[in-house]
Amino acid sequence: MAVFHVEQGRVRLVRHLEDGSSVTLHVARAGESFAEAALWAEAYHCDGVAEAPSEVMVIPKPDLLVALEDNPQAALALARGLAAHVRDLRSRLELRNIRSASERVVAWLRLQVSGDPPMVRLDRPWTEIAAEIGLTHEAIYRALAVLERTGRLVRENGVVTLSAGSGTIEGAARKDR
Amino acid sequence: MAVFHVEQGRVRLVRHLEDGSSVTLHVARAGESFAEAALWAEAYHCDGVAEAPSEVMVIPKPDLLVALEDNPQAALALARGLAAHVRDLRSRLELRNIRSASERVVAWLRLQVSGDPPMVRLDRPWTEIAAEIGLTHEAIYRALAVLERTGRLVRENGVVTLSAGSGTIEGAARKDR
DNA sequence: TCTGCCATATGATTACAATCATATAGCGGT
DNA sequence: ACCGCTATATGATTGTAATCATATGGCAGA
Repeated sequence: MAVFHVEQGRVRLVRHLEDGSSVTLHVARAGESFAEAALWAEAYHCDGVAEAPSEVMVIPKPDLLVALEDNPQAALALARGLAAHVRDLRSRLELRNIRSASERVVAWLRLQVSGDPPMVRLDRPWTEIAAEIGLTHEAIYRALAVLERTGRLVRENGVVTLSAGSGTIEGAARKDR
Repeated sequence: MAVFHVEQGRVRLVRHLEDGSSVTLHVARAGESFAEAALWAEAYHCDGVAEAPSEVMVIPKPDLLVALEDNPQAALALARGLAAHVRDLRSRLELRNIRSASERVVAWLRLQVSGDPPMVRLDRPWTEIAAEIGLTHEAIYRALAVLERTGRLVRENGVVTLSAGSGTIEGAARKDR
């Protein structure tokens, strides 16, 4: 068991279920680590899959723990990364409380937008995003079609632009509840 | 902004949405901390609600950060708690991938069981659990009724006992897929 | 004790995402 | 050029959880 740091490329953390289906736990990009949450777990049942040619540093658990004990800065950096993780997971969990496919997609997009104007450059297919937010690909394409038809967003080759009045995540949850 | 440690009692971390509905982010019991994930976030929009008479230690963020820099053990303990949190959130997220209400309830129960025999002592109403796992209370009562009728579990004043062959979380996800 | 309020419980109906089916465009490999 | 594979897209049907309605038992407070 070890912890990993992605130097180059992109690695997907997946948990394989007994029947062959699988769940994506996390996607680590260059500069990020993964399996840190497993540092104190005896065993962690998942695999890392490189999505692009990647360079990964493997850090054996015991080595890392010893190193961290002597380096408060590094230990804090680890904690900081984990805290960010917690916040990310919490927002993903909140997303799942939105039952409407359309509102869920909008809420997800709003989490992705960097600044103003509210636009998102997609770096992976909708198929994959659908799975991440708990929808089938059919459902997500239908939701996108509806949202585009009603003028709440615009898609053009891999970039999505949200319309001004497309509501907040709170508004979505409210309709939903 | 600060971080909190529950000495006695139980505190619920809730995020209030603009329309008055709310989402439970976490429930901290005696000995646990909460809002640690907010340590490095500028603002964190949520409240703590005591569910029982509670005693809570309030630790101002800057103080804590300074203290942690001088204390690798404490920093590692913090990281350890956050890692546990990450694992917990991941399993809650996995739960949401199970669409069937009954299977979801069983999967949740299986996460709660301590040892063998597989039984769970409930410390809060089903109503609340329903919200946590993303079901309405009606749906959870129906699911429980079905599960009890089909002999997959037994309820008796606050204790649930799972039957031997009630399947694994993987089996549930599989049926679901 | 009477009066809510909440947890538990179940029936009827509706809404909507999953599922199954099908089609097209693009892309990589041979 | 052809073959397969994936992403995108949409139609028809089904399954099932949400919703709305209602009822009961228990407990807390006036």
